[in-house]
Amino acid sequence: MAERTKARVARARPDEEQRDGASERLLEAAERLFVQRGFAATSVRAITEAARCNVAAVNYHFDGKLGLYETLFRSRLSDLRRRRVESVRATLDRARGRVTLELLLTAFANAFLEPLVEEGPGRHLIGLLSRELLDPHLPPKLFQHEMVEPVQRVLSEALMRVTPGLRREQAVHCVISIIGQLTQVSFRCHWAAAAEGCERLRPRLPAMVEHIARFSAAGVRACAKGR
Amino acid sequence: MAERTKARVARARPDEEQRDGASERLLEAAERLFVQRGFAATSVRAITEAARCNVAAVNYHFDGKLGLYETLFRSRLSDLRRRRVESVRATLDRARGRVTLELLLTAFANAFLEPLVEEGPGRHLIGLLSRELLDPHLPPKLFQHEMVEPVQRVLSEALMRVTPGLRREQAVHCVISIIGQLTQVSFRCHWAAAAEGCERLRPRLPAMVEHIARFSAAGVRACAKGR
DNA sequence: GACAGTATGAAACGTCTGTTTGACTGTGTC
DNA sequence: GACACAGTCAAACAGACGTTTCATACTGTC
Repeated sequence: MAERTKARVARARPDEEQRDGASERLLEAAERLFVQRGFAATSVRAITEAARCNVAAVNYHFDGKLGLYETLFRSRLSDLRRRRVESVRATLDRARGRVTLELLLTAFANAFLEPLVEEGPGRHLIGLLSRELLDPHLPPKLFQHEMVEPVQRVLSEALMRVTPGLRREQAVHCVISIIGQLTQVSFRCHWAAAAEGCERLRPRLPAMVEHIARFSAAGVRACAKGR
Repeated sequence: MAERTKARVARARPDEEQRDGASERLLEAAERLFVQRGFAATSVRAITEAARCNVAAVNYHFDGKLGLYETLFRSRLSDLRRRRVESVRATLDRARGRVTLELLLTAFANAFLEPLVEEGPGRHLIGLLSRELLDPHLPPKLFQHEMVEPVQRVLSEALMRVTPGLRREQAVHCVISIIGQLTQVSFRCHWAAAAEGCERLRPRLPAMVEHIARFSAAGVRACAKGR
């Protein structure tokens, strides 16, 4: 039964590209609802109602509620990872040898926050990620392998390249500090949006990015000088 | 019906202090299960089974599942706030005029992390707090008023007292940076504990506290010097 | 036209949920 | 003894849940 479904998902009608099919409508509706309410609190009936199709469609196209969730989650997760990793690589490449800590941190902070906070398909995705970490429905090491480790590796090595004297262990600690600050800001935007509409918070975002870059650059340098 | 229940909860048997009554067993079992699985994923039947009493007891003593949850949550929340606020006040009082940023931040970091990470009734409480923020079941501004604002006010004013030239807006940004780092560490301990037992992470905790104090002290000073 | 395969639909299935009911104890009061 | 009340219990309630079944269209192939 699983094979049957995989074949179905992989297949696409040759003639009309299957646009506006129930499958696409389900993905869109499910993303919106999963992000808003989480996996457990979103019922299959709510999704199919929003997608204007029958309850059975979820099992037909995605082999159940969990399959729909996994399809969405993996796609969004690799999007986010790519943006974060690329922001570091691009900054290192663009200004070879002339990269400052502030430049690197500003680029990473923007790449981290933009998809979570600005308009677009990843808006408020922070809620989905956090919920999945608190109540895992997918393989437990998926997030670790697909997001935490790659980003941590790339950013910590970039910090070491830009900061003379920074040891690997210190760099990893600094990455935790930086990610922690950015996650906190994402959360606060998420709460503010739920409470009163994110519009009031958005203008302050560039100021927060500047603060985090300044704060963290000083922190990283202090760690390197420490010993 | 609500009045009837309030009267019951407030009442205590004069003779034997009601120890080991169903009410206490329910609170203990519920805390353990709510922390582990969250509110929605914890069934009343699971709680009453763990507390070795009848399902109806939850409605009899606490006016329902939500009442039990609220009783627990408010109690733990004010515990945590008290510890955080007191750590700042105690440090300022103990070393009047001779308080360093590092001293203040180390004390706050320890007060923040200890109840969430060490053994005791608040262990892994970070999961309960995060879940409540993501999927609120209680008045939405409860967490804001009972935790965020008091801690933010006390810590930001302490930072300004200890750091000449730090403006109020900068201090608030620094508080967000500090809380963000500490929350991130709490989360990582929480995940590590779920994955493999927290024992492997505990020894590194003092090192993380030292890192956060050093990193953040430099960050705060950089913000003050910035303009 | 016959057939196979894809897609959609209404209805039902079995299970789990929080809550309620009514009966049954034990205790203290008059 | 009669009564009131707190506490506990098994049983049942009504509703929501994810999934399954079976019937029905549509589409391209022979």
